[in-house]
Amino acid sequence: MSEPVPLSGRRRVTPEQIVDAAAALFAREGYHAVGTRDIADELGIRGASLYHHYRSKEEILAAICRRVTAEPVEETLPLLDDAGTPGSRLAALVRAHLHHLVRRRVEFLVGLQELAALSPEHRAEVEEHRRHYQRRVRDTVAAGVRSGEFAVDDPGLAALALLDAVNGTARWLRPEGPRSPDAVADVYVRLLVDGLLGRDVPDGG
Amino acid sequence: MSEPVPLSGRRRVTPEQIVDAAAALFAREGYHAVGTRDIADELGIRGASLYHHYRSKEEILAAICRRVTAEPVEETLPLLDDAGTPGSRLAALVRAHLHHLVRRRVEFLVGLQELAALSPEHRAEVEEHRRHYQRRVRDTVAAGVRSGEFAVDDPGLAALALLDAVNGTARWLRPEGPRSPDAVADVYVRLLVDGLLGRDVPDGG
DNA sequence: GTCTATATGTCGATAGAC
DNA sequence: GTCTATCGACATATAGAC
Repeated sequence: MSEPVPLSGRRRVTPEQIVDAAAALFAREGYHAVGTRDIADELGIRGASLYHHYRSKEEILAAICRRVTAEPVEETLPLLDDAGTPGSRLAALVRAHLHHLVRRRVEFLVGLQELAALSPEHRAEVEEHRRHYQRRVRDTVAAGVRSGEFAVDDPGLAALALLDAVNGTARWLRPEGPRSPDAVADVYVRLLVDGLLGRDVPDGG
Repeated sequence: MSEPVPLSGRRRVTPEQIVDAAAALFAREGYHAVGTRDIADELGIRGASLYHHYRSKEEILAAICRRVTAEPVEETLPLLDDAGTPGSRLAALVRAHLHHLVRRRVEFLVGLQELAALSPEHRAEVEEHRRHYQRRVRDTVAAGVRSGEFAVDDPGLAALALLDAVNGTARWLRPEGPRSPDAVADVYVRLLVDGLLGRDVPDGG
């Protein structure tokens, strides 16, 4: 993701390069289908050299997942505390979430699909971040219901619909593709955030 | 899924039982994390006996995927040809899709997550069905735009949002859970189908 | 910090008896 | 149609030289 991945030859690698290379492979082939030798090959080193930087293959996976659990909670979630209505704050979250998702696309795919491969400790950590994120979205929807901006019966279900749709973009949204993250965000906000609005409330849709 | 899975002792198994057992294991642990011996253990037979019914582990995976690619195309998609507006037909599709998804929940998860583990031939088959399904949904949205029922700029993107949200339910929607498939369908139709409506059109929302 | 060499285990799949 | 026995390949991880 960050630097051009080395193709061959003996090199000196950083932990970040290992995570970059492993994430791309795990996303494409699946964690268990990728061997430590595959990761090393991608970096132009021997398999044994990986163990100077990480104690196990699973630790590499955990490092990948951390990029898409800790980061969004720390960087994106604060947008829900900004000024504005619940609707405008959710719109800002969707936009930022999609930008982060595109930047960390392969890590996002790995984080969504390889939960089962994590150790119980690492899995618990990831799930805790995920639950936290989802709870904050749900609470923002609920706040909009209390203020009269939204009209929904089940804020938790609305949050699930929003997050599943947004996270689903990881499988097809690419920076070089025909749709920009902002264009996708506009449509998704209209459908999944504006769709929560009480229909009798003044609305520019 | 169908019969109570045998727990131990030597038994005689059917191909369907193998697919049921394998799907549950693949969904929980991932295809490559599950050995043929694990599947056999679950059925109370020896690993070698599986090869009387399937030529390889990958053939079992392909049989799982067939349940969630061929079946929806043949059973759910015809609802888009019924009478009614594009909106009412999409609503019927969402409802039927969610019922099928709950019935084949573990197979659905496997089909979504283990595409990369399929042989090129089997993967092409699955992707063809998937593209077909998505194209039909997109075309129905486009038909609603032409008739004036819907107001969206990018029917393909609307179809992606709808399908990603609906398919995302496979990760948390369970028959014994607090939310029924119909209850979820109602909310998702309101958000993702009614949300496509031109806001000036007479509408009971 | 990367290397060679290897320990140790498990994998998918097959052969052939019953 | 399931069994026992086993093959050859490959997995993660370690030891110790450089």
